[in-house]
Order: sequence, then C-alpha cells, then structure tokens
Amino acid sequence: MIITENRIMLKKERQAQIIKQINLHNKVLSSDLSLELNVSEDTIRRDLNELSQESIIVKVHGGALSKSYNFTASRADTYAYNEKNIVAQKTISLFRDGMTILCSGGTTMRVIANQLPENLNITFFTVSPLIALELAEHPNAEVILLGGKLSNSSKITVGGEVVSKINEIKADFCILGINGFDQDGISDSDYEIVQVKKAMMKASKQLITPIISEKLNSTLRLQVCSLNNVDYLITELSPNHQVLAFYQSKVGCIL
Amino acid sequence: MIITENRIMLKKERQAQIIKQINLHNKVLSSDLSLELNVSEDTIRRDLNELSQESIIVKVHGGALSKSYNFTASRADTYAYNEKNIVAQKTISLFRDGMTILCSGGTTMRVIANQLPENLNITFFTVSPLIALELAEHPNAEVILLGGKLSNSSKITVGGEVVSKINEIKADFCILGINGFDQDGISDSDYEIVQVKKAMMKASKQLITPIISEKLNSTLRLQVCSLNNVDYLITELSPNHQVLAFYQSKVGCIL
DNA sequence: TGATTTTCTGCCGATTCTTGCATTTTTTGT
DNA sequence: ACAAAAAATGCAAGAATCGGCAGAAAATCA
Repeated sequence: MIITENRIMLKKERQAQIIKQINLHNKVLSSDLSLELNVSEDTIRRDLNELSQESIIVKVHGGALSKSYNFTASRADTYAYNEKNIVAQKTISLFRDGMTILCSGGTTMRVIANQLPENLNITFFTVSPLIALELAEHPNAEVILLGGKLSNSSKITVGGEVVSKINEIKADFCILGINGFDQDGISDSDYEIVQVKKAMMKASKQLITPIISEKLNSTLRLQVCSLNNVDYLITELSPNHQVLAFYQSKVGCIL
Repeated sequence: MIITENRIMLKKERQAQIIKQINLHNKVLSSDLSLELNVSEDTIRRDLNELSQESIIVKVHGGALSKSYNFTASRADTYAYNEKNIVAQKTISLFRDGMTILCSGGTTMRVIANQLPENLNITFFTVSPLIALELAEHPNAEVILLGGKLSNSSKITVGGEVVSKINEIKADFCILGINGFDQDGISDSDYEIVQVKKAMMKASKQLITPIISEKLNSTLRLQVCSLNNVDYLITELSPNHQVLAFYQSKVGCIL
C-alpha cells in the first residue's frame, strides 16, 4: 500500500501537539506554536481558546499555561465562585482546633475544603469522595471517608451502611450542602440522600447550612428538616440584608 | 474474455485496511484513503463513521485518529499513558458481566476505570476515592467505596475499619496498583497500605497486577506478597518478551 | 433460476467547518 | 499616555460533511 506523505495536519492532531508542548514546558507562546505547526497565529489562538474552553489548559495573553500550575481545579469551574468563597470564609470562621465536623458534598463545601487554613487541627467525616480528596491536601486535617455505595448522580456515598456509621459519630458541626431551601426548611430530591443528611444532622450538635442567596427560596420534593433545626444560616449577604429578613427569627443565627 | 485487473474490495476488507493504517500512523486523512483504496471520499467517510460508531477509531474533521489519540484530562497528566493504556486494555479483557472486583488506587487503575466499556455490569469495591469517582461515570458499574481514614500520602482509605470491611467481601478479582515488584514479589513502602493490600488479596479469588514494565524489578521496604500469589501479571509488553522471562514460571499467567 | 429485497456506492446540492486575512479593540510595557 | 503586541470580530474561500437519491451489486427467498 502506498503511504502518502502527510503534510496536512488534522485539527485534533495539532491540538494534541499543543497540549504536549504545554505539558513539556508548562507554557507556550502563540507565536512559537504558529511557526512550529505552520499555521497562522489566529488558528493557534482559536485552538488555545478551545482547549481552555475544555479546561485542559489556561489561556493567557500571548499563549497558554499548563493548568495544574496556576489554577486550582475548583476555582476554574465553580459557578458563582466569588459568592461561594465569601460563604466559605464565613463558615471557616466558626472552625476551632480539635473540632469534629461532619460534612456532605456540593461545590460550596468544596470551596470550604479548598480554602481551609493549613494550621487548623480538625477531624472531618464526610460522605463525599471529592471533598475527602480536597481535605486530604491539608496535612493537619484528619479525614475519615464514610464508605458505602456511591450514588451515581450525587457522587456521595449512600445506603444503610453509611447511615449506621454516621449514627456512631458525635460531631460538633454538621455542614450540609443545600439543594433546596425555603420557608419550610431544607429539602432535596433524592430519597437516599435525604436519609444520609438526616442522619448527619442527628449526629451533630449544630447544623450549619452554607448557601448562596441565589439558591434561597427553592423547593424540592423531599423534606430534610425544618428551619428551626438550622443553627447557622450562612450566605454571601450581610446578615441584615432584606432577603434574609424572613429567616431572622426562624433559624438560630445568620452569618 | 477480458479479465479485469482491478479486484473488487469488500467493505470489511476495506475497513480492515483503514484500521491497519490507523494503527500504523495513528491518523488517516479521508482524501488519502480515497486515493489508496480507489473509492470515493463519501465511502471512506461512511466507513470511518461506522468504525467510530463501534468506537474502534475516533472520527475527526478530515479523517480519523487512533483511539488512544483521543484523550481527555486523564491522559494529559498521566505519565507513560500509552503503556498504561495497553495494560488497561489487557486488564479489561478479563472482565465479565456480573463480576465483583476489588481494587486499590494508582494511575494505571485510573486508566482502567476511565477506559472501562459502558456495557459491563460489574460491582467494584475500592479504597480509592479517585477511582470510585472515575468508576461512577459508568452507569452500569456499581461502586462501593470502602470507608475509613484517608491516607494523606496515598489518597486511599486505610486502617482497621477498612481491613475488617474488606474481610467481609468475596471478590472475583483483586487488582492492585503496584509500587514495588521484583523477584521476591510485591512490595510497598507504607505499613498501613500493606495491611490493606494484604486484606484485599485474601478477599479475592484471583490477584491481578497491572504494571508498566518500567516498574518491574523495583524493590520497596515492606513485602506485600510473593510472586506465586500473582495470578495475572499484566504489562504493556508481549508475554514472551525477554524482560518477562524470569517471571514466566513464577506467576500464574502473563498477559 | 429468477424475482424481490437489502445493502453498498457514487453523485449532487445545501450546509457546516476550518482557516487566513483585514480591521477594530484590548492589553501590555515603558 | 503612547506605541507595539495580542486578541476579538467579521468575512470569504476552500474543504469536509450531511442528507437524499438512484443505480449497481449482493443477498434472500420462493
């Protein structure tokens, strides 16, 4: 069979080359790539944009950088990161050395895990593998992952085994990632998850609900608990913001 | 009678040629194939579409790429991805519907989890949150995460609780991520991890050790098991490669 | 065997993708 | 603040793709 000379480069092939270069050098210049791959800088720029869209690389003025070096994964693809970061900082301000904290999953919880100060000595119990991995980056945090069947949809462990394990714990705080929150309390859409969250609440002295204000007043099918179970409602808003007015008398404390 | 010289090529035959080309060059252009195989580009395109439907190749604008060319985030930061991918494919070829598989962590295991075919119905038990998350992308895989204290260094759960939980399992395969492998067997550097791996072995009918050849003949401080415990030694090399000669008689089977 | 159905293949027009160029806007460094 | 570099935007040519169609080839069946 005749092997034709491949002077034409496929787009994906070119992008693979770019990734290779970036992994090799941690950075690339559009102008270099243009010369090396024999295409215009416009094309390179478009490639870099696509790759950065897929969050494979980080595009900067003049070229691109390897992702791992500049960005924490969590920041890059977290919706409403700024709001969640404020919520996270407020939540972290409640943490003290020696505490035991029981936490679920969710992006807000992930930001908390990511932003946790190095020096805090805290024992975390969690049902979320993702949160566990994030927390494990902190040498002073002890992380215990509660095992069980991993829910495909929510990526947290669920089932009787998890619940009975939670019942053995006595934690200072329970931090719940919230999907539904309204005048009737906390709600969720998955039966298994509700069981786990209820158990987590019962196993903890105080319940903290970090939530961005955008998610307030949303209702889901299944009830987790009522407002008077909530000890700390934490949003990115100032505690006396009018959006929170209704909740003032209903929950333990607004931060 | 005139005997025409141009012998007719069957569809399957043509597609086999295409696959051959892709395996050889990692890429093909529709235009090249059209010339080489004397059919219209439309036919080539249809062939490429079919092959890509069967996920044998990856179709892109202008031609097609070998499957290993198509990589996502997981490939970008995996050392020796190509070798590990071969190991992964060989390992996956042992999997059957209905099996129960117990697995540890490691990048090779991660490639396996990533490359797992959609249609396999397998129950996985794992001590690695990362592997659990990767496996959870497969709707037909049931994933049970074994809970316990998360080891900061290795990012797998360890401790007495994990070990006793593993003892309750009876799995078909145990797949161990290998750090040390030499004439004396499998070794590792962390006491806690060794305990977990030993328990995993005992809980399974057969032990599979996927490992890139580069890691062969490396020794660590703590012994996990001897070579005769290994049922399948899987590397990226051909089973009769001379590097593996020593192991031929020592392990159950080399793939 | 002969008729019918199914599959395969090439062609055509409409559409989308890709790329380079020209122009305008933004960013950067001094 | 200004000049130079880089990026965004719009556009056009060419390439590749898609969908339908029709003839040819192969398979099926009575």
